[in-house]
Amino acid sequence: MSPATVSAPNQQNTKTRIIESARDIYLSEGLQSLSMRKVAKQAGLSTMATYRHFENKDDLISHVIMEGFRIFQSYFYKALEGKTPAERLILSADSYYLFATENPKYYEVMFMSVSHVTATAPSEQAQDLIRASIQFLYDRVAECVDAGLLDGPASKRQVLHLWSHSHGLISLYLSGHIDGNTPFKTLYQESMAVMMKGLGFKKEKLS
Amino acid sequence: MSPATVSAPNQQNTKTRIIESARDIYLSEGLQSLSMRKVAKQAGLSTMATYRHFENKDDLISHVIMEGFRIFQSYFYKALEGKTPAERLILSADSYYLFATENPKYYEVMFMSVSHVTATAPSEQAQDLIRASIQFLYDRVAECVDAGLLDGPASKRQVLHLWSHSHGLISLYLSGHIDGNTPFKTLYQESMAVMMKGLGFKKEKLS
Amino acid sequence: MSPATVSAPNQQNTKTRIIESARDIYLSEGLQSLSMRKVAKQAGLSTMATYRHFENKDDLISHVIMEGFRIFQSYFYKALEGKTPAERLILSADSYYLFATENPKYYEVMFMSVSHVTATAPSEQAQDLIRASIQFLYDRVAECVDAGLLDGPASKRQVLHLWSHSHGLISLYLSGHIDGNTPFKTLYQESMAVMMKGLGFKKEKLS
Amino acid sequence: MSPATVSAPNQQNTKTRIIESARDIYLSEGLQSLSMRKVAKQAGLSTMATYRHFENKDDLISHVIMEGFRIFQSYFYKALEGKTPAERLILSADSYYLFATENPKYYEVMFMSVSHVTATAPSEQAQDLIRASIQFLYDRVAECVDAGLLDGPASKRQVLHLWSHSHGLISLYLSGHIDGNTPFKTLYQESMAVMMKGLGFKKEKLS
DNA sequence: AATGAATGAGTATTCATTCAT
DNA sequence: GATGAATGAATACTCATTCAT
Repeated sequence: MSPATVSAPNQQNTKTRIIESARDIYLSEGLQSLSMRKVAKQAGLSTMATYRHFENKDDLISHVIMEGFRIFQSYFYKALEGKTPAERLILSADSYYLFATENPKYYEVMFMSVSHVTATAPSEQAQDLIRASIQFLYDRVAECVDAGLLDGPASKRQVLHLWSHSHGLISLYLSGHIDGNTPFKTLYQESMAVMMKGLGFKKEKLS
Repeated sequence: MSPATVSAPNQQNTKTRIIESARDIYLSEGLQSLSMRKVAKQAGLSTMATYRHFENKDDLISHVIMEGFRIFQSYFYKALEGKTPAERLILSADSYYLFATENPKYYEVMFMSVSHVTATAPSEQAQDLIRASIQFLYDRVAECVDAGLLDGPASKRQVLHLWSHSHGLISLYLSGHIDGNTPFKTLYQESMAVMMKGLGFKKEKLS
Repeated sequence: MSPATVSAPNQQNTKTRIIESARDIYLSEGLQSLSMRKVAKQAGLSTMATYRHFENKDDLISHVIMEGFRIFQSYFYKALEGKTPAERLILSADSYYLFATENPKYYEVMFMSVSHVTATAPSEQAQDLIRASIQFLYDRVAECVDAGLLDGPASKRQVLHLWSHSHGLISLYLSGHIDGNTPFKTLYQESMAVMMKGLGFKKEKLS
Repeated sequence: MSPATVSAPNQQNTKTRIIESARDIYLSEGLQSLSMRKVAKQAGLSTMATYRHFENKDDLISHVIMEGFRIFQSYFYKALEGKTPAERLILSADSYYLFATENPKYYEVMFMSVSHVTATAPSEQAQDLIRASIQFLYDRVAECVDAGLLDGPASKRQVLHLWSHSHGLISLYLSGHIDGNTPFKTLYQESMAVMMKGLGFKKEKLS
């Protein structure tokens, strides 16, 4: 609303528009068939205009992925609204599920890609964001241990047990390896409950 | 030089050679940079010769993947050498681990790929082979239930619990999301033990 | 005329046609603005057809340059028709002049380019051909020394004296540094005579 | 910080800075990879700022070349420090050699380029500077003739004999056609001596 | 005096595939 | 059973330059 805002016109707009176009293409057709041409076309720009805003394809893609992480985190932090440690832990698992199923393509690149498939080596930034998420889960586990709901002591390994299981379910689902007799949501929650039982979880009720 | 060699052309030979070339390229350079040209060149054939044997690129790739499944099964069936149901179940998990870590590229396409990465929707044949593997695991679970080592009744869902966890660990590992403080093998076995505890597994000893 | 010749149709034709197109463009517009597209277009082919016949741009260019050397040599060998050593030496200088002025663009890339201007590092093959030409001149000098027409002993250095002078005249001429009051041919022959006088040449008459 | 610095904008400064950036890039990477973008970047300006100071790329390049001529002349005029006509003539040849070997990139564009390499037809200004240099050499020759050291009468043609030979040696050297058994400096001086002998030069001693 | 946005033409090259032989 | 010729679409990216500000 300041004059400055007025005088700098659609610069930010354009950049955002490009990211959004890239994101859309990438979400609907996959990373593989995302090209600078397509992106520019969809954004209503010349191919080369995109190069004004992003150094190169990798740069653009990493912006798109960052967007994915931003969304991911917004799901996660909703889990903090739970009122007890147990609830927050379970909500975290649910949030993870929700993010994955509502943003399958994002999930795919963020967690299911293998380096040379992506061609884009996971950036430092992305790594940091993943670490942050692991820390987030660690906090959830730790407060459950403190509350006597999980066998202690809290460890990154416990996080890994949980994450792996969640990721295993989701990625098998997303790659079509789980047939649809039971709703996946039910399956997911039930399977996570089994996992948590293995971890000595005391609370019986699942969301 | 034998008449047989002369009269029976190397049709089958050639086809096999093409698959092997494709497999080698794919295993060493990844699916992304596997092209019909390269395959043909490596097989010592003209590019077009491959089209005599395979409808198109996807057809060729799916043959390569089938080869992966054959290898996969050979790992699995070794688990049958275990002497007790518990041992056979645990060996199955270990076999799965072994296949994945010794054939990461195969594991990747077979279980970690998403539709548009392959462009090849998983073929009927592949689906059948996966179903067979699930059945294999189901048998392992069922004999453990019969032996009173697992909470009954045996179900495909129990298989899924196990598979998901195994797959989750392995795929996070293969995509570089697990840092290497602990040897992955230890981690894997430990984590699988936690999972099996959740399933009510009675046998304490892990291979 | 053999059946074989008949059945292999315009394969060689096409390759030749591409080289000729490349040569023409390059002779008229220079190496700098020779592109695969232009070449293909001029040859009446799709851009990619050229890649069937040449590995890449450099490959094509080096074929063009080789063509230049072939022409160059045909000029040189005409000098062997001279009846005496002196005549053959002088005819060599004249041949060099003729090649350069009748094929200035070829001369340019063959002798006036600097590595990074060409981008195409002078190929082994080209180097060999230049060496052959130097040897040719050496033979001319040597037979004049034997005939007592030049101060001995014959040496590569004497060749260099001659070549440098010839090249200096020609390249200054081709790059427009010599204004046209006197016909260049006269100038060239006169200047070469001065050079040869410096080398102790006995024969007075120049072509 | 002085008032002058503040009030007089750095227009001239900026222009100079651009030329210097262009020169640096050109000297280190060659004419081919000199682009307006790179120049502007290196000068710490926006790409378009350069267009404020130079009509277009060719204009900028020709300014860079002018800089080369300025340097060239500074080498030449050092030859005037010689104490006798003969010495001054020989020093001129040496200066030419020195300029070329110490500033090969400059030598290249100034004397070895062919029209379409530069795209910039040698500017009027450049032509003038070359003419001045020829006159300079003419003066050297003339004073030698006056001193009875060279066959008279002095002529532009004699200058051309000398210049051509010098240029021939240098350009063959710079384009890599002279292999390095003998130090080029020795070769150059020796070869120039041969040339001057052809011109009837009386003085034996060479610098 | 300088900037940022955007353009359009151009670059080499890779690829899967069709067709005639 | 295999080959060679050719195609057309696609790819990322570079560059000089115009325009509005």
